[in-house]
Amino acid sequence: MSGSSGLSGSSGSLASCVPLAREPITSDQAVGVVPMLKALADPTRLRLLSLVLSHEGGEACVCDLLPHFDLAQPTISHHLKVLHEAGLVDREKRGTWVYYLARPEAMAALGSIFVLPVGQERP
Amino acid sequence: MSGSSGLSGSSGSLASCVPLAREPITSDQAVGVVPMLKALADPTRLRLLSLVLSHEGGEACVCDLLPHFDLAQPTISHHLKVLHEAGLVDREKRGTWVYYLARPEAMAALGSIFVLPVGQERP
DNA sequence: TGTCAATATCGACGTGTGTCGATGTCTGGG
DNA sequence: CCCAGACATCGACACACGTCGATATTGACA
Repeated sequence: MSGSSGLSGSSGSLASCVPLAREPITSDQAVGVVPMLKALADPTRLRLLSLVLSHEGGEACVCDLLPHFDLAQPTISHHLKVLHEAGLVDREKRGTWVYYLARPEAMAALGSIFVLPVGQERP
Repeated sequence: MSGSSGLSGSSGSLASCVPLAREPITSDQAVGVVPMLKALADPTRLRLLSLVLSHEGGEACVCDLLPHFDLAQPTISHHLKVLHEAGLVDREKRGTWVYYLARPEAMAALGSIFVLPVGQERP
């Protein structure tokens, strides 16, 4: 056991800066970061985020994304929901269309996880 | 599709530099990167990698890691195997003990995925 | 108002994954 | 030579996950 103090959990807005190499992360920190990693641990969702990020203005509607996949529309909708609930993209409804916007904060948080202390970057 | 210059696939040593935001990544690129992300999309494995990274010299034997968890030894051994097969840690046998070493190249590759083009880092 | 297009939700199905206990393999020591 | 410790492999189980077709919801437009 150990850890598991009383926290509300869920993938709120934590995981701002949790480098793995600085010191052993706690179970709570791990549980806070994992939802984002789990959301991207799927080829379709990783491509979806990449498509949104590299699209005009870092945003794209579902109809822009659908043609890039051989998957059914509900499947893409499901994947976008997972990305949204993980805090990786925002939702914005405009008329009939729904636009998804990448969240730079989430990208920064993910990048900070893998930062190595100086002197440990040996390729 | 298309692209896919001649690569053997599998989670070999690719994924050196695959930023999501630069341009839409290909399916092959996604499939190449996902094993690493999937390996870390688990609280236990994320903590294991953090423990190894922050341990003396970026290495630790199984007996060093076991006490930090409430899981059975075969379970930890399984998770370490997943991390190893994803290219995140190296295995090194010394006498009766087996040491796991973090791979800085993998950390750098993962970090590069989330790099944003200048002018897009809006906190 | 009625219809169509865009997107989300629902229920179901097959597959993948984390966990365990039992057992196998290898190394060092008496 | 045999025993004990460190670690891996195996088989099994419950659960989570990706996918689909069918259906509901919402907004635009004639």
